[in-house]
Amino acid sequence: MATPAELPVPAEAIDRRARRRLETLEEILDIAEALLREEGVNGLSLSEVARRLGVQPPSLYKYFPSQMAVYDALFERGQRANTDAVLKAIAAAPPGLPAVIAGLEASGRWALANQALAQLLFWRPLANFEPTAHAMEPGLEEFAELRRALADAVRLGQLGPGADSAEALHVAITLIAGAIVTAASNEPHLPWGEGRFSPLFPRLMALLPALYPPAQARRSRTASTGSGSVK
Amino acid sequence: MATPAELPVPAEAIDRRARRRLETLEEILDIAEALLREEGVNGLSLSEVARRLGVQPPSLYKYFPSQMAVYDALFERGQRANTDAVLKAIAAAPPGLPAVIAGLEASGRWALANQALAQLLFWRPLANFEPTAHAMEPGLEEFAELRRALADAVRLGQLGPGADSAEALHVAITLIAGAIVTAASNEPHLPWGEGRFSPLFPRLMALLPALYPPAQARRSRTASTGSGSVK
DNA sequence: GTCTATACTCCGATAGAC
DNA sequence: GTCTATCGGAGTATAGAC
Repeated sequence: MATPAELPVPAEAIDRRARRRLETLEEILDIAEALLREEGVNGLSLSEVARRLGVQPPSLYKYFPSQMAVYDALFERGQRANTDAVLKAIAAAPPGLPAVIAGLEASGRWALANQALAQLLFWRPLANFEPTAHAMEPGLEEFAELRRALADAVRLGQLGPGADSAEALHVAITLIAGAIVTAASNEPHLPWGEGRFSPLFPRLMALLPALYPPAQARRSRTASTGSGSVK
Repeated sequence: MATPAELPVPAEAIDRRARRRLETLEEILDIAEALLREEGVNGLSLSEVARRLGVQPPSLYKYFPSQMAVYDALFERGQRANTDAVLKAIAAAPPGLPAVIAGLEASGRWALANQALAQLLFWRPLANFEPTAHAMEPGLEEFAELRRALADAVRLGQLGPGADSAEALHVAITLIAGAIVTAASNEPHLPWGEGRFSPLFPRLMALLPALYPPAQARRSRTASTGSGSVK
C-alpha cells in the first residue's frame, strides 16, 4: 500500500497519487455540499466533514488551508453547476430570445433545487467570506453567454437594438433573481413551476420585448389594436 | 433599589417593573440587531449579547426562552421596520401607481440598508428557523396595503383591471425582490440608487403598465408609432 | 431577576510523531 | 498524508443560591 521511501518512485505512482488527491478533494466537497444542503448555508463544519469522510479533522488541512477555503471551493462549484445548467439550456434552445429564456429558467430551476448553494452565490449570508476572483469566473462566463444570446435576439429581430447591452443583461438577471428569491422565501419546499411565484416567470420574460421592442413589433403594434398588452 | 418583599407592592411599581422589563427586551433586540449587522445573519450569539448588555448569559433566558425566540423577535422587528417604511412611502405618494412604486422602492432602500435583517426576511439562511405566524403579520399588512394601492391604480385608470389581482401583487414583489437581491449580491456595499442594478428599478416599474395596460394607453398606443417602447 | 457554577457539546486550527 | 494530542476558545442551556 505505501511506497517504500528508499525505492525510486515511478512516474505512474506520482500520477496515481495526484489523482487520488483530486478524488479526495472532490469527496470532501461532496460531503461539504451535502452538509450545506442539510444544515443550511452556515452549516459547514469541518469536524463533521472529517467524521463523514472517516478521518480526523486535522487531516483536512492537507487539502484545504481553512474553512473559508472550503466555502470558496463550494462557491466555485456552485457557480460551475449553475453555469453548466444555463449553458446547456441555451445550447438546446433555438438561438436568440428562446435561448435567453431557456437559460434563465434553467438558472431558476437549479437555484430552487440547490437553495443552500444558491444562497451562497446570490446573497452574502456569511460574514468574513468574500469569494475569490477565481471562484467567480464561471459566473462571468454565464453572463457573457447570456449576453451573446441577447445579441442573437437582436440580430434575429426578436428584440430591439437596446437589448444588446449590459443593461439589458442586468434586467434579465434581475427578473430571474426576483423569481428565485420570492419562490425560495415564500415557498421554499416547492419546485420550480409550482406555487405563486416561479410560474410568473413566462410573463416576466414576455416583458423583455416590451422593454426592448423590435422594429417589426413597433410597426405591427401600431397596425393592430390591443397588442400593447404583453401576453 | 429593590422593593422589600414584605411590603405591599404599589401598582405604580408593577407598572415600572413591566416598563423596565420591556425596555430590557428592546435593549436585547437592539444589541442582537447590531450583532447581525456586524457578523452576518448567522452571527447572533447570546453570549455576545450578554457581554454587551453587561449581564451573564443565563440572565437572558428570563427574557427569551431560546436563541430561536430571539431570531423570531428579530424577524418580526424586521417585518415591522420594512412594512413601516413601505406604508409611510405609500402614504406620502400620490395614490395609485406612484404609491405602488414609492412603496416598493422604500422596501428596496430598507433592504439594502439592513441586509442582514433582509436576508432573514427574504430568504431562509438559518436551518431550523421557521418564523412564527405572529412574526409574519406585518408582512401580510404590507402585502394588503400594496394591493390596495394597485387597486387604486386600476380605479384611477393607471393600470388595467388585471392589476387588481394577487398575481399583479406577486409580479410587483418579484420585481423589487430581483432588484434587491442582485444589488445585494453583486454590490453589497453600494446604497440604493448606485451601481448596476438598483438604478434599473424605474425601468422595471415601467413594466407594470406594460403588463396591465390601462384602456387609454391601449387606445393611445395604437394611435402613435413607437410608443410601444416602455419608457 | 440577578448571579455563580456548571454540564455538555462543539468548533477551527496547530504541533509534532510516525 | 495520516494520526494523537492539544490549544484555546466558542456556544446554548440548566440548576440553584441569593
